[in-house]
Amino acid sequence: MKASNPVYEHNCTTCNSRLHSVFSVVDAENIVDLNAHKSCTTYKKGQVIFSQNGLPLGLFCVNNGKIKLSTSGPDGKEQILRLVKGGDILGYRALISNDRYHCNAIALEDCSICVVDKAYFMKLAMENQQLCRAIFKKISDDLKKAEEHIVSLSQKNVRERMAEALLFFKATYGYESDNQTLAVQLSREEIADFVGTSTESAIRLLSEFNNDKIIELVAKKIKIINIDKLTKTANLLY
Amino acid sequence: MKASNPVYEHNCTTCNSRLHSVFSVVDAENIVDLNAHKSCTTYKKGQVIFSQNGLPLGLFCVNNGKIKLSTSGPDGKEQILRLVKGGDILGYRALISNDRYHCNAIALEDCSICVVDKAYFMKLAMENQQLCRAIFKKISDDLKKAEEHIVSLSQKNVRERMAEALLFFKATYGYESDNQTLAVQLSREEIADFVGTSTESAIRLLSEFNNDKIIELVAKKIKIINIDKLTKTANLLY
DNA sequence: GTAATTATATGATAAGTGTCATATAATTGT
DNA sequence: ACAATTATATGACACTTATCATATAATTAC
Repeated sequence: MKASNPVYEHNCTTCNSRLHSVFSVVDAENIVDLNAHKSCTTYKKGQVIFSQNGLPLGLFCVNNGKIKLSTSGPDGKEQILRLVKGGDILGYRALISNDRYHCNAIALEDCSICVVDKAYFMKLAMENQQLCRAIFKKISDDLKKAEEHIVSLSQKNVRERMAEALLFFKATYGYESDNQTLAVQLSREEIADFVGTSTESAIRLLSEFNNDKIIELVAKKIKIINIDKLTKTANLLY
Repeated sequence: MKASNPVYEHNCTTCNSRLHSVFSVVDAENIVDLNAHKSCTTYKKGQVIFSQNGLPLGLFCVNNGKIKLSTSGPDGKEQILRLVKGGDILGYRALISNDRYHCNAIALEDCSICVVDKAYFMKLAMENQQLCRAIFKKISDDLKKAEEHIVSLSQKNVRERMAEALLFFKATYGYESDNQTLAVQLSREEIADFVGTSTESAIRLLSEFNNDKIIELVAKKIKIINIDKLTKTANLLY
């Protein structure tokens, strides 16, 4: 039952996520302005934030919560393309290139997200060199990651890709307070949709890693207990 | 035997490739300036234009010629990530994000390429909103293509990907004057490095397409003789 | 022009992984 | 609280595709 989302107004001036975002480079005066051009919404786990082919009306700024960007392949299978967290901007690619969304953004957990007015953001980005560079850096990093994903899909087997994926989850979302448990909950199907394999193979490999004492499966969570072995298994380039 | 490359100075003002590039939006006055901040070089087929981990010293603008951007995977196998042609800019990702190159750029045929001074280009890009947007559009398109490549690698079999690759080569480089022959010469190995398969499988599939009268292999060239069947074989989403 | 190398071609085989089947555990809805 | 649904788990099997082997054609080098 989807009720309309509650709205909590955050203030950009005091927003901690902002300090870790592309807007960290913008000066105080403009931040007051930014605040006047945004509104804030929350999304429940599983809710769609935007979807494929939609037109961007603003820039999403993730206050907190985790989000997956995914797309549906030719036979209906999902592919997770990016993973997003607090401090990230969302839906910026379509916005800055005047395109439609080419993926779906779905909340992996309850999220609080602000939307900045499109025209205001574009003006700010074009006038503020630092912000402009920060956005270039952001999209550039996403392109680099995508191209690394291509190499991985093209040249590694499923076992290596699974290990790499776990390391990627760790790099993106980090650990919980125990310094072992991945701070993101993805279903086996979602993990498979990231790795590019079947759900069954994903389940099987996680079981194997569990047996091999590389990870530990506790309830729905994944603990990395031997990161060296995991790194070796990933067959990384560097 | 690599002799140093001959230098032909082209003039940006009259440059036809420029009109099809991100610099098409820049006004005449600035183009004169642009011309003063660039130099021109030619590269022979197979020559390395830049390589992985190198620092970008300028922006490459391809006058004419075709170039592959590729990277070496964990076991030394190449992966072709992008294909570049006249009118394209090259090495821009590392430049605008202040990063090192993460792929190698290698000439697929003899090329004529200009290099624009880094500082001048960055200044121009930051001051000229139209140019800035054109670059955003360019990197955004590259990201979109990369993410489509991810879906393809993740969810399609080799036969579908091969068909898709041939359509991609056609979309990128078009046909020769006969309106059938792909206007790019890639070795079977290079095609495999794009598709993400073994050279043998690439050869086999092209032979099959040839037998199925989808394509025709003439000397080193590939003719598309049944594009409908090729499109169906590619199992495209749209 | 001939030898050496590289590219293309094709067959046989084996490994990897997807699919289908079935079972159990966990979650959700009423 | 219980039934229904969904998620996780695991086995058996088949199919795709990589690898190895070998052959021929095309380039390149001398």
